[in-house]
Amino acid sequence: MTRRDRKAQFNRALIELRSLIIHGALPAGERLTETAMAARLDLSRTPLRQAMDRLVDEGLLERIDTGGCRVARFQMDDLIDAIELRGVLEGTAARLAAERGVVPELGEAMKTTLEALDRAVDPDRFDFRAYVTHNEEFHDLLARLAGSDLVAREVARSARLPAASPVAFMQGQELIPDFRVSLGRAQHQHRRIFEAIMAREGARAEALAREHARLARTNLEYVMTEHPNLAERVPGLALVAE
Amino acid sequence: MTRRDRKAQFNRALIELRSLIIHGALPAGERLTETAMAARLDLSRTPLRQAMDRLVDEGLLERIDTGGCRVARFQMDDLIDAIELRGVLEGTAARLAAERGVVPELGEAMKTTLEALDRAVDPDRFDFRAYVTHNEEFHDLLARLAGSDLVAREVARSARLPAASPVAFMQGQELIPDFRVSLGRAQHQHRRIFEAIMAREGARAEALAREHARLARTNLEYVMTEHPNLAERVPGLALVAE
DNA sequence: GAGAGCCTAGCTGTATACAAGAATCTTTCA
DNA sequence: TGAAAGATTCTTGTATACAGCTAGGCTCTC
Repeated sequence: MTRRDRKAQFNRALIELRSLIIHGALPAGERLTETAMAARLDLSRTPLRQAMDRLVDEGLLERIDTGGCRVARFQMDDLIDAIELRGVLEGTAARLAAERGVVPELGEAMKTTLEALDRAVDPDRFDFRAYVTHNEEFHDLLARLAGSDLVAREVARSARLPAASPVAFMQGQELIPDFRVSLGRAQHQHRRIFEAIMAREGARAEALAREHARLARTNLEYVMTEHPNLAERVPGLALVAE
Repeated sequence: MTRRDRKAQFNRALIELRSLIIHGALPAGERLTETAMAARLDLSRTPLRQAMDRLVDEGLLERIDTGGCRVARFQMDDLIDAIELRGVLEGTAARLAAERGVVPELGEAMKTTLEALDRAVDPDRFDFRAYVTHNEEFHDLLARLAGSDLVAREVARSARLPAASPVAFMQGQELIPDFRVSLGRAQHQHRRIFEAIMAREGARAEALAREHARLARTNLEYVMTEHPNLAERVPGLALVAE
C-alpha cells in the first residue's frame, strides 16, 4: 500500500468484471450493456468502460460492430493457440537470456526459487501452496531474465488469457492423475531450462521452454476429454464452447 | 465507408496523438496533461483519455506513478527487441501455417501477392509504391495464413511499435544504399518463406521468417550509425535517445 | 395472418461538472 | 538567509448529462 488507491473504481471494475467472465457467471456470447453492468457493480460508466476496453484487449470481451461488447466465445483451438504463443514467448525470453547473458541478481533469485521448488516437490515434505507461489516466481523471473522490459512485458501479456497461464491448472489439481509426479516433472524441466540458459545454450533453452508450456496443453486436453463436465472448476475453461 | 464514423473523436485523437509522438513533435520524456492535449486537439478529455490509454498499451506513452503520462523514451535496444519479437511471432505464424496447413483462399491470395511483388522488384519496371502496398499485404497474409485469429492478432500487435514494423524503413529509402537490390533480396526471402510453408517445412519456415525480420534490424543499425542525424526521417526513430 | 413502416425506448459516444490529491509557490518564522 | 508549512492552482479520476443512432416492438394495412 505504498501508494494511495488511485483508480480504485477502475481497478474494482476490472477485477470484478474479469472474475465474472472467467468463472462463467456471464454466459459466453451474452451482450454486456455498460449501463446495466455499471449499475450491477455499483459504479459509474466511466471506469467500467475503461475496464471493458481493457478486457477487450485481453481477449475476454469482443466488440460488436454496432457498438457495445459481448463475452468472447472460445474454442479449444483458441486456448491451444494461446498456450502455443506463451511457449514461444517464454522460449524467446529463455533464448535471449542465454544469448545475451543473465542479469546477475535475477540469476541469483532464480537459484533461490529453484531450490524452493525442489523442496516443495520433495515427496517427504510436499507443499502444494509453496509450489504454486514459487512456480509463479519462476515464470516471472524467466520473463525478465534477459533484462529486456519489452520481452518481459510481452511474455506477461501472453499469460493473461486465463487458461493459458502457467498457473491455470493448479486449481484443478484433483482432476489431473499423478498430480504430484507431474509437478516433479515440471520442476525437472525448470532446472533444465535454467541450466541451458546459464550454459549459454540458446536453442536448447528455447526448445525446453516451449516444451514446458506444452504441459498446460496436455492438462487442458486431458481435462476436456476426461472430465468435460468438471472443466468449469479450472478458471477460464467455463468459457470454452461445448 | 460501410459503417458510420463511430468513435470519430476517439479515432481522431488516436491518430493525431500517435502522429505527434512518432514524428517527434512531442519531445521524449515530456509530460502530457490531458486538459492541455484535449484543448490542442480540440476535443474533450473523454476520447483523448481513451486514446492515451491505447498509446500506453502500444508503448509510445508511459504512465507516471503519480498519474498522467509522458512520452516514452526509447533506447536502441528496445527497438532491437521489438524487431526480434516481431521476427519470432511472424516465424511462429509461418511454422504453424506449415504444420497445420494453409487456409486455401489465403494461400491463393499469397500467390497473387507474391507475383505482384515479383513485378514490383523487376529492374525493368521497378515500382516502389506497388512494392510497399504488396509488402504490407504479404505480412498481413502471413500472419493469417495459419487460420488462427489469436496468432494473427499478436503478430499484428508486434508490428505496432512503429520502428519495428515491416514498413518502417520504406520511408527512409534514400538512406539505404542499394535500396532496390535490398528489396529484391527481401522478395527472394518472401518466396522462400512461402515455399517452406507449402512444403510443410515448419522449422525452415520459422527460421526464414525470423531472418527476414532481421532486415529491419540491419537497416536500423545502418541508419543509426551512418546517418544518425537523418534518423528522424524514419517514423518512430525520432524517439530514440541519443 | 403476415409484412412493412413508424415510433419509442434504450444504448453508446462525447462533453462537462466536480471533488480529492499533487505540485508549486509564497510567506513566515527561526 | 534558509527551511518548513500552508495555500493556491492544476490535474487526474469519477460521475453525470446529453444527443444521435439502433433496435425492437407495435400497429396498421393488405
